[in-house]
Amino acid sequence: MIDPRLQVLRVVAARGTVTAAAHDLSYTPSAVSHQLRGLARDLGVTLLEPDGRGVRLTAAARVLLERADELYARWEEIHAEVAEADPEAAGAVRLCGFSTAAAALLPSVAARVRAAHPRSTVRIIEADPTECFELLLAEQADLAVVVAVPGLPSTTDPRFEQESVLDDPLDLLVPTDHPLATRSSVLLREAADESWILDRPGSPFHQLTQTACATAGFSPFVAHEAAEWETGAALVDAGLGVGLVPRLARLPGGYRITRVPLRGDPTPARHIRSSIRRGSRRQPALATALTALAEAARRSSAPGRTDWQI
Amino acid sequence: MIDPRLQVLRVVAARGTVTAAAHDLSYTPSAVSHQLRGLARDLGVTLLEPDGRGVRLTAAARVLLERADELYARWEEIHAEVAEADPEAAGAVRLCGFSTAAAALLPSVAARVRAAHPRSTVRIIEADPTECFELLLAEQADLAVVVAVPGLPSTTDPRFEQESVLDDPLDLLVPTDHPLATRSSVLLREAADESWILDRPGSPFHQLTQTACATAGFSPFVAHEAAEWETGAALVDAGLGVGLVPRLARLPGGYRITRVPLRGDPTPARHIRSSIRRGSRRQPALATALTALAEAARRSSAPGRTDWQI
DNA sequence: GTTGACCGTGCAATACTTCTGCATGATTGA
DNA sequence: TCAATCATGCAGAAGTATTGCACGGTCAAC
Repeated sequence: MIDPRLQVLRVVAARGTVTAAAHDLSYTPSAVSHQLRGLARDLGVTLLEPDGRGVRLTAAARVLLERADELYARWEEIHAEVAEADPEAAGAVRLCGFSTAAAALLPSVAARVRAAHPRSTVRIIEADPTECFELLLAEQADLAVVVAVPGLPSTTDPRFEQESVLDDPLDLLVPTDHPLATRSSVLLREAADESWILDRPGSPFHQLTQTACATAGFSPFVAHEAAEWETGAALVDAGLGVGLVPRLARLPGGYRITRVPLRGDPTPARHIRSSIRRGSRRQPALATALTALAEAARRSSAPGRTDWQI
Repeated sequence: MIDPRLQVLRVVAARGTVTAAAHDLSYTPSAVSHQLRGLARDLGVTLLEPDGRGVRLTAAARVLLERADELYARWEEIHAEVAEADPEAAGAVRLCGFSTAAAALLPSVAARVRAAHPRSTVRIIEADPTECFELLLAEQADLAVVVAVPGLPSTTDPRFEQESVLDDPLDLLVPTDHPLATRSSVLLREAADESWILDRPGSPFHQLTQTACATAGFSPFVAHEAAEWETGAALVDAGLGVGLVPRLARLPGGYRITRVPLRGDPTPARHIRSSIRRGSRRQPALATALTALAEAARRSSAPGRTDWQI
């Protein structure tokens, strides 16, 4: 609705070079260059200046980007009001989230939205946190459920409205015959000397585990890398090490493994938060989704839950 | 910058039918229909409903249009701020106005803008008041100077910022040997029984003359119709009738005609006002143009001016 | 200093989106 | 009942954006 070339300019600003931005946007550098040239011509200002072998944004371009956020938010509000005014609004809601959220939280949200808005279409997209924000900005998703990891847009970013959904506590995953397996809870540093099974480097959960261990005062010895929970479970079952799993993650059955809740101050946990484009909150179907998400989170973290051992 | 389909929707709303809107926009009805269908799809709402053999805007569409004005104004503000941030901004200013304004006011405005912003390009477009507003909306003009005639957008229209520029008093144009020619001023109704030379019906000045005469309590006998001041002057010179000319209008020399200032309460005059897209006031070159326009108006209406007899 | 890698831009060919022209179905008023 | 008017869908045409490639410029390492 708003000129998409602004988005291109923003990516150039974020990445620093036309070529990198083009790569991110799946365009050629030539197309990006051409688009920004046209935008600058339409605006009657210079947006980019040569700077070494790259480009530098002019003051005008920075002003443009800064104020554009407000324009986007305003448009989202209008869009929401328009949807409110149409009782028959199709109200397509596209939810995106990282794998655990996609599996544990989003299905019930989708069901709730479908029930409340029979004519709406709901779509779930599984994606990394970073990717989720890109999907939001590209208007390919309307609600993102992400794990807080370094490098994400700040909670005060004017482009988004973010709120806390749930603190998902971490459990230590050990073989059933491990000394710690019988404990009702452990401190993370009690496992400091174990061999560790982590996610692949660069993945959100790898980073999260490293951070948790660092907070607990040690650096884990990484014996193996597993991309999927199932693989990790199998490795722990085989006695090759221990790992961390978030409470929300369901593990496949059939392994001789045990989850031991972690304690500590703070309790090791991953912080899950929701994000929408600023201004879109009033969108009826999206409002339902947010409510449903909060409730799903409440159910998930309710005390007395006994099904997380699986 | 904002999705141009909103503009299409607005014209459909104004004209009532897709076909009429298409005609106004120089499109085919098919294209308009297709565009609005796409807009509705992107928004997830119904915008048009069949109504008889035409269409009716839904509540959602009306909300959309109402709020869109604000979005446009916001964008203009941003555009202005961006231009302010670029000292080298090209700052193209396109001025439009009806013939008299184009001749009497706009050249000095253009000169002033060019002097203040050497890199800017100024362009003057002569157009009817109605057309001027269309040019503004289509972003083909940035400042319009129009005569207040019925049917124009109201001064509170959220799409524009309008301000009074000048009250251009009307003079009675008579042959030099006419009994009223020696008077220093006359009341309009003193010419009630004359034969009148008016502009073509439908033109702004025709309407203005009719309104002035109606206010003075009579309905003029229209003997001839002249589209150009020059023609009118020739007809008056030939003794075929009298007419009204605004003070600002320059008449060609060589005719034996006399202008007699009108008095009355209020003094018959045409109200000239400026109009810009709401939010664009801060655009540097445009701000200069507005200042220059006000000054040109002040000069034009300064008492003691002696050059208007021509 | 020179070489090689990298970057942004311009140009012609191409892929895509949008518009047109016409046919169809529906509605209104004579 | 008939003719006029209107919105819409579809296939082809017009226009716009994108690609692929070549060029000139900049930086860093040797």
